[in-house]
Amino acid sequence: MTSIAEKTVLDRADSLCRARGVRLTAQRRRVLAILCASARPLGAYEILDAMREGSRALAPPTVYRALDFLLEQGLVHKLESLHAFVGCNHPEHPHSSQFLICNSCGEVTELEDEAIARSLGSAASMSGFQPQRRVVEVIGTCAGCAQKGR
Amino acid sequence: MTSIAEKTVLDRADSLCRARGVRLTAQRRRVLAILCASARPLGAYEILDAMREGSRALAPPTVYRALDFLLEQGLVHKLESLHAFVGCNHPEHPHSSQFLICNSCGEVTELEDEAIARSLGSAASMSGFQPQRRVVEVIGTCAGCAQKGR
DNA sequence: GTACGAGACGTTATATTGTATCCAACGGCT
DNA sequence: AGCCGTTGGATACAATATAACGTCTCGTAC
Repeated sequence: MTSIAEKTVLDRADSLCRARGVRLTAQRRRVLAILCASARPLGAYEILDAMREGSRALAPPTVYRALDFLLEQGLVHKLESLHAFVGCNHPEHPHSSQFLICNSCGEVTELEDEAIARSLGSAASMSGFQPQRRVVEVIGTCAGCAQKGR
Repeated sequence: MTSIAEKTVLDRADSLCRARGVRLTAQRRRVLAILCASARPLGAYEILDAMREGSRALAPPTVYRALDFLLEQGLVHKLESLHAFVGCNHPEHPHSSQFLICNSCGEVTELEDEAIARSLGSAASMSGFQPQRRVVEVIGTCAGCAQKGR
């Protein structure tokens, strides 16, 4: 199932990479497509399984290398608390997002909240700390699941 | 080396657990002591190695079970981005802390910043999300290492 | 004091996640 | 064509975490 939204994400990834002078190869594009097509975050080995379908066998390093590239380019994010990966909603500008992770239905929402970013930044600078990477994940119950009483 | 500070942490853990009607057994106390004695976060297998010294061999589940208990009681925290654990500075009240992790010297600072907690909370409630656990880790360069030009 | 039950622990095996290494294939360049 | 840097294939392995099951221990009730 290739939705229109997914297609534009891939197209945008193409132009982004061209503009940056890096190569979105077939393998990398494939990993990104799999992540974008999934409603949920996927583990590296789930991606591996998805890539194996209909094609020859692949090994873990293939997926991890593609993921490393996509992470560097900001095209995907890693959810540390899940050991899983998601496609990014808005890869054009560098950003540090936050994630709401429902442990009932598995849904993940990517936020880009200025207030959180600011409070994190000022807490860091008060300590003289220079941030490079931010991991902000809130695990809990999403609105839908809360209503259903789960 | 058993510092005074470490001793009071263990003593406070004892009384906390007694007050809560849960058992801080010898194994659990040992894991907590090892974590508190360490200047850095420790992986589960590092704790396991430390516990093996001078005593009989232990298996991973022993350590993971002790860690699960200590996490539940808020006596230790898990650093998801490092797959490692640290003793908590102030276990008396339930809290969601934030961590500054220096990737040069490995030092970890636990913060309890109200502004961050508030901004996270309001972002979650705007989405109708009910938080249960918060993972906030900022990876970067600490003040000391930044000065040394690392 | 003894029997019971829940929780804690020991032990083995295994699942899951992630890397090191080395070599082959490809692509752009001169 | 020949060179060289990047990408990918393949094997092996390291690191992190859990399942399953039996045994022991401790508090409690009788």
